[in-house]
Amino acid sequence: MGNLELPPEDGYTWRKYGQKEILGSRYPRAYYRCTHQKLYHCPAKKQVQRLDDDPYVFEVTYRSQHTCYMSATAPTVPPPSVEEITHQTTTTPPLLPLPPPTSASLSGHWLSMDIKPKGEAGTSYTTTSFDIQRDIGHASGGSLASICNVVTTGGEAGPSSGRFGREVDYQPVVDMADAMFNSGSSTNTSMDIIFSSIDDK
DNA sequence: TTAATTTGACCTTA
DNA sequence: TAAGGTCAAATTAA
Repeated sequence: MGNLELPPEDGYTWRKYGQKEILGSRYPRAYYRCTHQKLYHCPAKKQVQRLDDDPYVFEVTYRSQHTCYMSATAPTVPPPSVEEITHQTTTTPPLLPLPPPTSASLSGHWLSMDIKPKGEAGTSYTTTSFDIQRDIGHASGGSLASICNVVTTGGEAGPSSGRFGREVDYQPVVDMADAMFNSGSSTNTSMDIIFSSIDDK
């Protein structure tokens, strides 16, 4: 986190296994899987893509849950019929990491949040997006915005066809929140706010 | 020496 | 058939 080249740290260790030019995107998409995939058969993956119109913004797509952190001794494998996708877009200002979430920094506000179903014929597709803007004052000569979009897609219900991404129901990855935003010992504030705000709606 | 990254090829799906 | 996703050998870094 904190520079232009790397996506924000999310508390997990990822191993890059591919990169691909995406049609219509100026920047390639990078593919990561959990470093412990082999050791724990952890299915977690993520895709990181920088947005065309704002290279400071990374769109991070998480696929599947980590199973490598659930237990220190015996990692568990979640039911195969449930996978999740979370799209998270996070600004990573150049050389300016986000400050630790303190009460002061969080005194800024979620400027907007909306949950908008994006139904399409034949598909159940729900987009949950919210923008976060956190004004950290003038410490760095201006405000620092952190924009976060969480997109939860719901594909047709039904048995898995062997490829992730469309064959299962997707649900918000609530319990992944800590991992995504609270790496290490930092306090668990960000996602709590996000989801409590959702509840408020 | 081991682990991670890069990158072209291959596979799958629409 | 094109595009997205994954594999795996080669390369690089620790």
